[in-house]
Amino acid sequence: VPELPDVETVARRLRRALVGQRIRRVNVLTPPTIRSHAPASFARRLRGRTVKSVERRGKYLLIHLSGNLVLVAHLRMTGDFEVVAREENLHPSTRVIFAANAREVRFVDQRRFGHMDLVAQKDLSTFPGLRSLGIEPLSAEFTLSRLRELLQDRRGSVKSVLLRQDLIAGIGNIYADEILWQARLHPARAVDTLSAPQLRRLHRQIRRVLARATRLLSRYGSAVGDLLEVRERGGHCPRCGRRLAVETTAGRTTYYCPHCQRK
DNA sequence: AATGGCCTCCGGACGC
DNA sequence: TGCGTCCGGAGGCCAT
Repeated sequence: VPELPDVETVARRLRRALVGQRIRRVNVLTPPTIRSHAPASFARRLRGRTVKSVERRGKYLLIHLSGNLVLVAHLRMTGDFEVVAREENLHPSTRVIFAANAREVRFVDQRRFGHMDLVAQKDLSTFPGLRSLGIEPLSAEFTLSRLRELLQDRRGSVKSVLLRQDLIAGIGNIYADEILWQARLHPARAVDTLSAPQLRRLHRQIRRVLARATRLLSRYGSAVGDLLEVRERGGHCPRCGRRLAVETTAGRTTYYCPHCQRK
């Protein structure tokens, strides 16, 4: 499930492959993937444009094009952009193809939750989804005091806060569990009751877990081991060896260690 | 106002 | 083998 580290990895892949390239042809195989346009007008508006830059904002990918146009994409559950040679066989879940020279960028998405829109540069700041995104957790602005301000007077569990894209952008269910395990915080812990050391641990682990996963994924691809301690170790706590608890918190399946993460 | 719960999209995994 | 159920990112809706 693509979260900040995965989306950042895709952004880097697209940046390498696309910046400076001209889009020669666009082929929409699954029309509902494009929400803003009919397939033909989407293809027509993209054709001939040059990719100026690629950035990530939360879990969104922003592909800036010549003519002050931006392709805004969200991978949701199973989306991915692959960069392949033109003659490479088509993956059965390919939804959109962007052809540039000898290579193609293909949007592949088994469950079809992913989507993309073509947005004018001037409308980016009001675009639904982007408009309300919170702070980038790996930016220099995300300091301990900023986190403290963010959580000030806020009710709800620490997990529900981590999942809120309008507070901190880019954390999903899997990394939320990992951050809380690393920070030794119970997922259902009320966020306004965190002590100063707990808040410091939370801040530190948000940055550490996301940065480390981004580095490993970008360097070694999705086959990396040792990326997540809680979700990939057979249901036992890597710290104390006890059986992990599986509960629903903030409407999401949550793994945690009842011994190391006490309320 | 802010929070939480539930529904929707889709298809793979899993249980009976 | 086949069928029902669950899950999830985010927006929308409704209840509290």
